[in-house]
Amino acid sequence: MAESEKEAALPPKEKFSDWYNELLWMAEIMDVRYPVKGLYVWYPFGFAIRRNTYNIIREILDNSGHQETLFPLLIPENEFMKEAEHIKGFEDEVYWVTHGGKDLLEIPLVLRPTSETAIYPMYKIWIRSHADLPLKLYQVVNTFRYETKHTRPLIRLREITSFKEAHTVHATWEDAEVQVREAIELYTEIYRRLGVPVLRSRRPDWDKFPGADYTDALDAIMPDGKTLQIGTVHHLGDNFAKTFNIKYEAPDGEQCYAYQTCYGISERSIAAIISIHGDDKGLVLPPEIAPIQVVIIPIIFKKGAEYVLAACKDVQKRLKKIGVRVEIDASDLRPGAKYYKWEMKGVPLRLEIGPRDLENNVAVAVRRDTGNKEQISLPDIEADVILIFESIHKNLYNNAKTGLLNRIFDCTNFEEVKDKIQKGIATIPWCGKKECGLIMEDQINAGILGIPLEQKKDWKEKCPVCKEETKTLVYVARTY
RNA sequence: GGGGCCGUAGGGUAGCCUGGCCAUCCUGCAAGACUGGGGGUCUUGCGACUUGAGUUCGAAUCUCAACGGCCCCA
Repeated sequence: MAESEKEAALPPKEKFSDWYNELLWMAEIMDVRYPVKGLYVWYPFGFAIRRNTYNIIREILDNSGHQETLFPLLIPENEFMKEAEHIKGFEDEVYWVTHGGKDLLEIPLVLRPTSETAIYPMYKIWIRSHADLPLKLYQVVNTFRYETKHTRPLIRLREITSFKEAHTVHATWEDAEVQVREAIELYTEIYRRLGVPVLRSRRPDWDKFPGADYTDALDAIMPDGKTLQIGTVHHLGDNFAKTFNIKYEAPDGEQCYAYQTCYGISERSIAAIISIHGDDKGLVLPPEIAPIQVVIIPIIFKKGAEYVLAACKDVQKRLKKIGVRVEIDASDLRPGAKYYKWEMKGVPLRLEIGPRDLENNVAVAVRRDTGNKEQISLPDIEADVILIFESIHKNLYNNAKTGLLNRIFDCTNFEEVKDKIQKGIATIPWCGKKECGLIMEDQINAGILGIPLEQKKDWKEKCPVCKEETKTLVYVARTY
């Protein structure tokens, strides 16, 4: 119809790829027009989402014994080349800095694809004694990978702008293992705050971080049924400690290699938030990360405009006082146009205040998540807004959780798996042998995501390849 | 890694096949007026042929390349 052609509308969310690209632009999160492949620009609005998200990440890390730090972007070739497995994993996708001005550098420098080889030479210097342990540092930095595959804003980047990477050092392998479990819990808590339910699993051995003993990961499910890896936790054993000679003096005076972990979250976290909660009208943001939590729309007529505006400003002042991020949209747009605009931007709560409302001492409150419209009384507005925020967050998380659980399908054969992974995630028994796993991936034409960290109890099935009995299930999914 | 489609104002497009006139329309932006409880109307104005090479008297249009984008398969 004529109207829908005219209006600047988002593609329906069913066309996820189109929807996602268009939303990033229309909601002013990222501008993809930067003239280098795989590098994108944060709009201020998007950056505010990022800031709120990373504030939560920082808060949770800071409160669990981590300290923030900052290491250089450039890593000398000789340090980068020390760990054999690590190099194998990254050498095809690092950017090299080879020149200073017109001069060839004596030692070429790599732009960090991740910071192990930047940080660990310093850890060698800093760590002397068991009293220095555990050491738990993190930084939020940009990293570079020369991706050859199709790049996507927030998801597959050549410059990851928001890599939160933690690097911990421990006295024993077991201490490091405990840290891995703690990191998984911290990340789960971070994602709960962001309203994103996660799958937690151990990556198959052929898919672990280069140089790690093992890798655990968190995945979210996207609207198209593919999973998105949104957090990884690596037990590095003493592999890097041996390479970088990170030793500590034990209480008995012996020099021992340290054990390490590292774990990371990137702006994929924001891709997950946007994709999971958004709808046909645009963004839907959990209040805690929404740059604007409440937008007040004054309903202005020629007569009494001042009166309405004054009432709006009063409400704004009162909400600001209790820490709510609140804006008044007093622009010249029609009220309806404003509703669409702020719905696109995911503002959790809209308050409409007009002459009729003021007669009754109320505001019309419209929730972004449910679209539910109700009158709330102006004298109680602070308390009501807080309650609505809590309700929105709970609702978003619970809906997402239900959506995730409804898309995990228990399967026993390949045909079933192939069918179900078009909709979501399949589980299938696996004996744990690499050759069986690789045969499975080949048959299914999709990857083994990992072994769930929480396994069903009292349960036994046969590996579909070798028919050996197993108590282990694995997740299988199409992945981003 | 393999294949396909595409690049025209800030966004979306017409024109390209068949080379030639002031490059179309919608949206946006700026100014003004009337308006105002779910995408208002009118007036005036602003704004584009991705880059480079080639063919040609003449290129948005044809050829090649680079850069960039999107989709499908592994």
